[in-house]
Amino acid sequence: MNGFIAPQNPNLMETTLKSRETMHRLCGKGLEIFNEKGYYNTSLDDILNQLSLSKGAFYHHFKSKEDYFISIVQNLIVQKVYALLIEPLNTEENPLPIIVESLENALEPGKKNEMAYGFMLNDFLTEFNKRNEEISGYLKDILNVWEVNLVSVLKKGKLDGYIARHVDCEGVATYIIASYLGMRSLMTDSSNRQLKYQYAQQLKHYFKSLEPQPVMA
Amino acid sequence: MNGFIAPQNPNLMETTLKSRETMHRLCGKGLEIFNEKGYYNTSLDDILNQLSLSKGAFYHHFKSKEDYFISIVQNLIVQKVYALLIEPLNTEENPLPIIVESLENALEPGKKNEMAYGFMLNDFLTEFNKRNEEISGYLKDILNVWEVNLVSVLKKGKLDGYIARHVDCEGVATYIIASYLGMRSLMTDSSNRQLKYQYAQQLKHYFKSLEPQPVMA
DNA sequence: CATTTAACCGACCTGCAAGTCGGTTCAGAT
DNA sequence: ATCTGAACCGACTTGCAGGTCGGTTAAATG
Repeated sequence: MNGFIAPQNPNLMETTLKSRETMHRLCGKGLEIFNEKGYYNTSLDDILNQLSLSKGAFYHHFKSKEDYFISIVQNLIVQKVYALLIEPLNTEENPLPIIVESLENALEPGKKNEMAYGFMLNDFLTEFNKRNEEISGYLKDILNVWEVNLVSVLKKGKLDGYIARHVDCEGVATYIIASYLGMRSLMTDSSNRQLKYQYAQQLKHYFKSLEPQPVMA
Repeated sequence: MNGFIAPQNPNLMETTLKSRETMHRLCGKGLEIFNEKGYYNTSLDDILNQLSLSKGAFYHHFKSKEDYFISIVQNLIVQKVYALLIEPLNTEENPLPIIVESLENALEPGKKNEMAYGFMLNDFLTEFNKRNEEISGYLKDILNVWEVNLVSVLKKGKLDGYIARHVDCEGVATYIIASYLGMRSLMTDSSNRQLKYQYAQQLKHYFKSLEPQPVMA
């Protein structure tokens, strides 16, 4: 009691770290299994058994399964979408090939051997659409952020002369997102090379129709 | 016993009709509610209460909830897909506008006041993908039929000079299906005019890129 | 050493929904 | 009139999964 507010003492910090680590393990494994089997088809015990944790441990950290999943969305899924689909858009170049590349990349089932599950937004979106409005809302928010960023980069591409002036950037963004979500629906058997190739090719054709027409001599 | 095989006697036919009618009512209501709330989120009682039928009635006609849904798929959903997406392709004209039209039509939330639910294949596909391989298979079969028909009509369009020779018809069909499924994911709040309009516009742009290039003078 | 408390354990509670089963109704056959 | 069986009823069984709760462990503190 020397008049200062005491700094967090070390042991408290340590326990906090322990707690955080367990939460992270729970979230990571949760995302993995929810992504594999779906949220409603996965019981908490499915996850807890794999981590050798108990119900008690779980409910010490999360107040419900729903709360748990919201944590997963807001920590892990948001991060993934940013890393795979939004940050790559930050470039000065022609946005169209960049978009194709980011989408192709995001259709990969898993990079290397870490975090080996692809992009799962579509499945979750559909699963929660008619079941849980709150979670559904969070997922849609993520899509909206993506859309806003796509529109922004498309408009910039228009200014820079990569995209024709007549193009409706919002429409294009919507169409890109729709086709991407749909591809994820079709790609059940994860790494379907054929589908991925077809998608990239057609996307390129479509994008060609957005380019300014070369002026005829 | 006059040596002929007796024709189905009338009362048997009558009871068969009664039975059929109940099954039809069950299937119709089932599709409606499954489509609204999802298969796994709908209990049989939800449906039976609305029809004032009992568990006993249900299990007299179907051997399980799964069997029930398979009936719905093979009777009603198959029909819908044919009517909305496959039969319209039967035409001698330029297939591209026909395809756009059929897709726009299929995005309508409901025609008139009968059968007022749109096209639900995508939701069911996602719901069953990780849960029930058998049902998932039936749904994929439907998609495959659609794809085959799209490819066929595109190839015909190529022969008739409506589509450029370099076009990969399988790829285009895949891309069409993907974008359509994705739109259905996005259109939570059913009749979203804006989304539908954007989709149709972009689809037309995309299709323009598939047309043969006019020969320059 | 005693005390406190975060982290964790696991048996139990509880609600829900699929599926069962013995019974009832009633139209038509004999 | 009686009988048969299809159609239907609804209380009950069963299993599952989310959530609860009293107890245990272990680390830090005094």
